[in-house]
Amino acid sequence: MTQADAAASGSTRERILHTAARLFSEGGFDNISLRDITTDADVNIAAVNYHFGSKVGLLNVVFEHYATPVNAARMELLDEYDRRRGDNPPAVEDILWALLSPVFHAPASGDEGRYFRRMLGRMSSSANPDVRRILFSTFDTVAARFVDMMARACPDLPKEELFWRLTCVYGSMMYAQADNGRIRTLAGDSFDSTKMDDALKYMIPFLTAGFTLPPSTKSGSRSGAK
Amino acid sequence: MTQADAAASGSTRERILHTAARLFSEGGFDNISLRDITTDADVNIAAVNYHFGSKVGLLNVVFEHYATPVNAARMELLDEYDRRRGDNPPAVEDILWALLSPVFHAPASGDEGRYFRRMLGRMSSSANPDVRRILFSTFDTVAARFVDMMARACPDLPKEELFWRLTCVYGSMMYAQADNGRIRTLAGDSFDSTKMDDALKYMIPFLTAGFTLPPSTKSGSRSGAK
DNA sequence: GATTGTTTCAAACAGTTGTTTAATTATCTT
DNA sequence: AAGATAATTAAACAACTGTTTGAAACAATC
Repeated sequence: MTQADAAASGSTRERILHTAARLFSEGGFDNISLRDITTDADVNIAAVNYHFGSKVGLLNVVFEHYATPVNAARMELLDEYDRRRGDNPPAVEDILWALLSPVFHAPASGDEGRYFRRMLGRMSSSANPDVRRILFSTFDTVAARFVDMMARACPDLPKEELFWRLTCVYGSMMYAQADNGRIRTLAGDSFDSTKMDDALKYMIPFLTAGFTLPPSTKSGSRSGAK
Repeated sequence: MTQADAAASGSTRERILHTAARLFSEGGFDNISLRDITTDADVNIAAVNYHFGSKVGLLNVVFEHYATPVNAARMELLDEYDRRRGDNPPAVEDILWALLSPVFHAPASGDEGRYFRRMLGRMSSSANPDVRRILFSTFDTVAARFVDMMARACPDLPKEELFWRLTCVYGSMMYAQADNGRIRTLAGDSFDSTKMDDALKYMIPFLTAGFTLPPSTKSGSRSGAK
């Protein structure tokens, strides 16, 4: 089944949805026009506004469609942790697993997981207000719970340091998702970096090590390191 | 001196340059039109093509202008490491310092450092081919040297794991630079996260801890952690 | 002071964008 | 089969994009 065949199968609404996800993941929201999508999906351009109201409405549905299972998987893991441990927060490593594994442990459904990951990574630092609103609100509930659990797992960590460590976690996750090819170019491409199981295997220990460090002292940073 | 005054001072070319940097940092490249820039800088729109050839040409000059001192500072630090240690690679912490401090240790020149950081973070996952070409080529030489030195500092690390650890480093750096406000919203904003000295103080130990871990074993990831 | 070359300006250019219209076709309901 | 609802279509809409034009204003040089 060629790609054109895949795009030609299913209802008009579904074809638009899947084509939009694929093209948004490659080009971002602003750089992909409705005509790009409708041409590729072999659909009249008015169909987008008929089925989704507007271009932003389309993005909204794409997000709902792909983010729902990710959010559900994260929620399920966090629920399980709460049930098992009661008031004791789980280990940092486990919380990171709940955050990362639902996105990187790609669903077996072909390329769709990769499309959505790329789309998330691309849009995580978008300046478009609509994109930001949709992106943030989609993950708000689960993200707040994740942050809260991390804070409880590190009760001695000052808020500033928690902030910067979370920045590292989110930045690593988003950059890995975006997969912009930069590191592959710099570090050589003699291996397969598309295996997203490796992302979990290597990134979770990395982030856990940083996050479980004792809190920094209040004094300046590199007084003696130089 | 108000912002309008600041925009109105200097030559036409300089006003365009500074206004473009500020607006690009807020809205990215594609979302900011030449009319946005020329209106804000109080300049005729044809002046952009006269002084910079094209919109992409303008972005190129903005990058050169702001990235040159960053690259120079990084190069100087890496040179110093090579001189001091000879063939022995410096510590991971020192190499990370050479990468991060020139961007986060903002030059005292007002808001310009912040503009450029935001712009870099925003554009690091841009899908626009012109933006990617300019961004990558600007930092190619220094980045290759940084990656090489990191690889020599971790001689036992397999290439795959080096790839993923570098992904974490770059992702953390870019996300912190972009400063998209996401973590501040999630983790509470009761402190000043604009002090970029803190980024160094907290992020370098975090990343060092992850990078200096012994290499992972070849077996699967979470066999016993769950 | 006339003659260069440089810079600025209003206006228009051709192309693209998301969205809407009104007519036509397809699908379902009774 | 007739009527009603849903879906698709070609065409046009107004707004915006980066870029170009040719004349005007300015500056510098002889």
